[in-house]
Amino acid sequence: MPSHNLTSGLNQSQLDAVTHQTGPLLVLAGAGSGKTRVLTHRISYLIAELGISPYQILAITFTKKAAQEMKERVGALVGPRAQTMWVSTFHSACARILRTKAGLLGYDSNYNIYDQADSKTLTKETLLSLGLDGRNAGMYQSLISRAKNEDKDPLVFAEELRDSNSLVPPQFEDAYRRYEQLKRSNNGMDFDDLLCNIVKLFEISEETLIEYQNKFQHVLVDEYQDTNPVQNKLIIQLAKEHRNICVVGDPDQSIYAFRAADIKNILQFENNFPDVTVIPLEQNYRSTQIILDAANSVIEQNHRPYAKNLWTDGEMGDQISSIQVFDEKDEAEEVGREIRKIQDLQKYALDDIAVFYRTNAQSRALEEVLTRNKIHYKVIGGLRFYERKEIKDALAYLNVLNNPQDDLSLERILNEPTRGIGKGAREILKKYKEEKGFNNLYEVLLQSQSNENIKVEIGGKEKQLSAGALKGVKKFLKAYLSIFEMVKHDLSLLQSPETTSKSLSILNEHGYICPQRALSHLLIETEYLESLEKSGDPITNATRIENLSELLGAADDDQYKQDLNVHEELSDVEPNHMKAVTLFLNNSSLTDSSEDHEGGSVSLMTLHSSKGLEYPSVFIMGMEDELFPFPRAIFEDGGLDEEHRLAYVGITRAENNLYFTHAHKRTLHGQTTYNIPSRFIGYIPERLITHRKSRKFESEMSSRMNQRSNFGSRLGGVQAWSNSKLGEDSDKSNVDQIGLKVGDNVNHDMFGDGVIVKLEVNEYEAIATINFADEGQKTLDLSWAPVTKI
DNA sequence: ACATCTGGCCGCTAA
DNA sequence: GGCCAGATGT
Ligand SMILES: Nc1ncnc2c1ncn2[C@@H]1O[C@H](COP(=O)(O)OP(=O)(O)OP(=O)(O)O)[C@@H](O)[C@H]1O
Repeated sequence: MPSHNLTSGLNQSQLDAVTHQTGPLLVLAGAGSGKTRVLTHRISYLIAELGISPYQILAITFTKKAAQEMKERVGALVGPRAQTMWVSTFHSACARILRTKAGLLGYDSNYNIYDQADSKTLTKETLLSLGLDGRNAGMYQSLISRAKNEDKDPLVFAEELRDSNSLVPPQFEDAYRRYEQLKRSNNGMDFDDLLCNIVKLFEISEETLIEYQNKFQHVLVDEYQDTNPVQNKLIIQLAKEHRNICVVGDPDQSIYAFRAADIKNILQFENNFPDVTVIPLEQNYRSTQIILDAANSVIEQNHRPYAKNLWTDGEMGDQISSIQVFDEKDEAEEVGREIRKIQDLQKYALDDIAVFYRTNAQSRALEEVLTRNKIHYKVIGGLRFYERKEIKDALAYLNVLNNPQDDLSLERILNEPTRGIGKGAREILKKYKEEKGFNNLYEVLLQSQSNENIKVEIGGKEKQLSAGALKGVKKFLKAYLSIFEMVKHDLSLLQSPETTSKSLSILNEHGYICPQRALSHLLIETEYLESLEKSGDPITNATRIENLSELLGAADDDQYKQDLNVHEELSDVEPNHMKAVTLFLNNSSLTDSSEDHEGGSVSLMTLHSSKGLEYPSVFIMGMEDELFPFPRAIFEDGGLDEEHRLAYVGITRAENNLYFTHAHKRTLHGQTTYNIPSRFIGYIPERLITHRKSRKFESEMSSRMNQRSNFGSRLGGVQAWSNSKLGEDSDKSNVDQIGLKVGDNVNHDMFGDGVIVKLEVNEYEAIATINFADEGQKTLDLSWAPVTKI
C-alpha cells in the first residue's frame, strides 16, 4: 500500500497524530478539525505501515453507524482485511466479548440483551412483586443505570445520594437486589451490564484481562469527551500495560452528561497516562468563517481554560438566516419552503440538508409537511426501528427461542396476540414456578401440558389454570416445539451428503437455525401476523407488517454467514444450533438502523444525534428560550453549559448555510407557550445574522394589532404602542411603553391574579412570564392576553 | 376470567 | 401522542 494515500490530505499536526508510533496519544481539538479523519488514517497507518494486524486493533466509535463508516473508510485505504478489525461502540464490543466469556460471570453465552424499555418493564415487575408502586419504575431504573455508568455499586450510590440530601426511596436497595436477581435468572443483561460486566470480568479474571490486553495491541477511541466513568475504566484496563491508546475528542462537544458522560475523562486523561502526547488541531475544514464565528460566540459563554483558537482559511460565506415564525406548523411550512427553494435553485441535493431539533417530538409537524410536499426525508434516531412494538414483540419471540430462561421476553409475548392467558393465568404460572422451584416460566408451560394440574393457592383460594388458558399455552408452545421437531428432522437430513440448504426446513447447511425461517415460523404459527392484520387502524397495521418483513429480511442468514465466520471466537465447544439466532439478536438490540431513500432525502434528527456529522445546509428548529436551552436544564448543575455545547455541536455541523427558526407560539405536551427567541441567537453578533419573519407571522401579528386597538385598551399605554410599531422609532424602552414591568401584579381573566416575573418586549410582542397564585407559572403574550394591571 | 375501551396523566437527550 | 389504571362488556 503506497503510503501517500495514508498521509495525503493531512496537515502537519494531523500527520503527527497519524504517524505517532507507540504510547498514549490525545488529540484534543475543536469541531471540524479532522479528528475523525485522523483516527481513520491512523488506523490505516498502523495496519499498512507499522504492520499491525487489523485483528489487533480495537476502535471505539459513538454510534454503530459511525463504526460502519470508519470501517468502510479504512477499508478504502488498506483493503478488505480491514473487515477483521473490531470497530464498534463500547456496548457492541462488550457484548461481543461477553458472548464468549459470559460463562466466567455465571451467565450463558446466549444471554439476551435488555434495552432501556425492557429494563423498565423488569423494574416495574420488581416493584410490583415487592408491593411497591410500579409507576416509579422509571426513577428506580434510571438510578440503577446512573450508578452503573458512574462505575459505582448502586447500593453505595444510593447512600451517597442520601448523604447529599437527595431523595432515594428507602426500598431502593431491596428493589435493586431483586432486579438483579430477576435479570440473572432470566439470563439477561441490561445495556449498562454490558459495560459493567466487562469491567468486572477483567477484575476477577486476570487471565481474561491479559488475553484482551494482548489481543488489542492498539486501542483507539473517538468522541472521548462523551465517555462515562465505566467506559474510561475499561479503556484503562485494556491499555494500561502496552499504553498504545489513542483518544480523540473535543471537550466543547460533550453533550451526554445525562448518560453519565464526564468531561474529566478527556481533560484529565494525563492523570491516567502521564507520558501522553497531546496534539491539538486548530484548523477547521468544515464551516465558513461566519458559521465558525457564530459557534464560537455561543461556546464562549462557558468557562473553558482549555480553549484553543479554531480558525478556517475558508470564505466568510452566507449570513445565518434566522426566521421568526408564528407557531410549530408555520415553522414546518417555512422549513419546507426553504428546502424547496434550495431544490429549485439546485443548490444542494436533499442528502446535503439536515434539520435538527432539541426534542424528538418536534419532528412530527415537519414530517407532516414534508410528506405532504413529497420531499423525501429520513428520521435519524427517534423511535428506532428496533424499539417499535411489533419489532420488539417479534424479537421477544426469538429471545425465547434463543434463551428460554428469559421470563421477561416470554411474558411479553405469552398473550400477544391474546390467547386467553390473562393476568390471573400469569399469576398462577408465576406462583407455581416459585413454589415448585422451576427455573423459568417456559418450564412451567411445558409442565402444564403434562398430566399434572397447575394448582396454587392465591389469597387462601385454590386456583388452577382455566381450560381456555391451557389451550392458549398449548398453541403457544406448539410454535416452539415444532421448531425443535424441524431441527431434528433437518439434522437427520444433514447426515446425507447430497442434502442442500433448499431441502432443509429450518437449519442452514452449517446446522444453525436460520433466524429468518425461525422467526417467520413463529410469527405465522402463533397467528401473530394474522391478528396484527385484523386489529386496529389499517394504516398503522400496514406499516407494522412492512416493518416485520424488513426485520425478516434482516434475519436472512445469508447476511450472517460473513459474521459467523468473522466471529470465529464464538465457536463453542458443544454444537449450538442457536449461534445464528444469537448473533442476529445481538446485532438487533444494539443497532440504530435507518433506511435510505434512493434519490436522496433530508435528514431529520435531534441535536444530540447530529454529533459527528456534517451537512452543507443545516436548519435548527425551535430556537426559543422555552425550548433551547431546555428549561429543565437551566436548573441542573452545569445544565446550561451543556446546552451551550449542544448549540455549538449543532451549529458546527453546518458547512455553508445555517438557518434558525423560532416560533412565537408553540404547543408542546398539550401546553401552549409564547416564546422569545433563544438567548443563543442573542450571543451571536448581529453582523452574522439576517432576521426575517414568516408571512404567517406577519399577518397574524398585524391582525392582532388591529384587534388590539379595539380590545387591548385595558393595558395602560398599549394604545400608543400598537399605533406606532414600537421599538423602531423610540429610544424609550419598550418595557415602559406597555406600562408594565417585572414585579407588577396583574389579573388575567382566566388564570386569576399573578405577578410578572419576566418580560420581553419587541416591536410585535410582549412576552411575559407570570407567576399565578393558583395556576402556577405561565408564559403569555401581553399584547394579546386578557391581562390587566392591579 | 379475559378482552377492550376510555379518560387521566405525563412528556428531553440515548447505546 | 402514548401509557396505564380502572370501568365496562363478553
Ligand atoms: N487536512 C484536511 N484537508 C482538507 N479537509 C480536511 C482535512 N482534515 C479534515 N478535513 C475535512 O474536514 C471535515 C471535518 O473532519 P472530521 O469530521 O474528521 O472532523 P472532526 O474533528 O471529527 O469534527 P467534529 O468533532 O466536529 O465531528 C471533513 O469533511 C474532513 O474530510
